[in-house]
Amino acid sequence: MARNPEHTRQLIIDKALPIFNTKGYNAASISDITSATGITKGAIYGNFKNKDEVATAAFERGVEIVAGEIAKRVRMKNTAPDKLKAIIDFYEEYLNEPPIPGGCPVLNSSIEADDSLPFLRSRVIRSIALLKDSLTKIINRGILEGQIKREVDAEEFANFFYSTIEGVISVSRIEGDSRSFQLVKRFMEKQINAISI
Amino acid sequence: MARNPEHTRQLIIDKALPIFNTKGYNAASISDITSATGITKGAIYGNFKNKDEVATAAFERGVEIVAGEIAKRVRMKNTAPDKLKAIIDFYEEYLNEPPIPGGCPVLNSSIEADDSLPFLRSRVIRSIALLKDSLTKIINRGILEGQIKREVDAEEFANFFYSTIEGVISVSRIEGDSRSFQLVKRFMEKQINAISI
DNA sequence: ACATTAAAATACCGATTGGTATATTAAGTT
DNA sequence: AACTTAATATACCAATCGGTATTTTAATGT
Repeated sequence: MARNPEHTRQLIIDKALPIFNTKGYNAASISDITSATGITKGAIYGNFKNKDEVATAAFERGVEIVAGEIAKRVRMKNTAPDKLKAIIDFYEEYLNEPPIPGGCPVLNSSIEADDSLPFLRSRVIRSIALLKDSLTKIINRGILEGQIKREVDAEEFANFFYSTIEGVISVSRIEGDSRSFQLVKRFMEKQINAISI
Repeated sequence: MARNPEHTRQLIIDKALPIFNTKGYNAASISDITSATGITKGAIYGNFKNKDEVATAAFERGVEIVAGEIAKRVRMKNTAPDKLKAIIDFYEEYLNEPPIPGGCPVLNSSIEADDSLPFLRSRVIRSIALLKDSLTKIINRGILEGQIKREVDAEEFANFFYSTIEGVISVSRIEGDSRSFQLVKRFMEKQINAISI
């Protein structure tokens, strides 16, 4: 062995993530990554088989960051309604001070990978399933603990919640303004209150 | 004059639209368009200044198609709740038999143009504003005509409606399945009923 | 200290990109 | 029918792309 391959690999992933997330897979070039890392093409292709694998690793890292931040916020709250509101707050913060430049990597990759980028598709699907599943669990546990009304369809609400968040993130980002987010946030909080006991 | 420049221009736009919409701006190449049209590069650059202008024209055409279809469905219904439900039905149809391959051009361009493609950004913003505005007008008119409850915030509901539709379209498309759409559709219809008189 | 070995740097490859300059073609105009 | 002109086709350009083969460098085992 020589140097520090683990560190090199992580550096590539960390620098590639915001590049892929802002420019998209096709517009992001290997030389963008060499510029950002100060590392040469040889090192990149020594650690990754090809561009697809770099993009894949970057995507997984992006999901890890987002899911990790959400899990942290959720853990800090005790009831299902508060947990859901905390997730909304997280995405609001995301707009102002994005932990990953370029918006939500799940949403971005979802748009880019639906027709092309087959190597990413299944990973995007799995990430969405994971996020929706954790929402469903929060709601179902809220029902069990008497914080959410019994008649609520957890999966339906989770799907509404997730779709609306992703939709409004995309709208607010292109508008470059948080006004739409504020309106939708208000609506979502009303919905959360409506299903709360 | 020679041949039929209007026809040529329209042919380029019509063939370029699904290409840009499925592959995205960067992955779509000029030679993709020459292949699809059977027309040469010379004709394309004779009718358009550069690739950006082709993409712009294609985007505007895409919005025209989507907005036109929505307007048609809306005109066929008489009450605000029915109009809103008809829009949901339109997007449901959109998933199964897309009038434009590759999903919603507004959503796709919104993701692609938020950080790069500055020449598209303002057009995307305008299109979203247009769509949300027509939703707001439907709701406000519904209030005036006694179909929608007076206390409803039209703009808030329009923003929820639009964000949720775009979000669930993106989710359902990547999942390649209409289950999520069905769930969210049910939720949205409940919401429409809840604000209806 | 030296050999070994793996990591990283360099140099290079064919293919493709957006774009342009030039040539050709087809349709009015007279 | 010859001329003009605009539209389209062809040929070409430098730049960049992802990827690879080769060389150099640095750390380890002995």
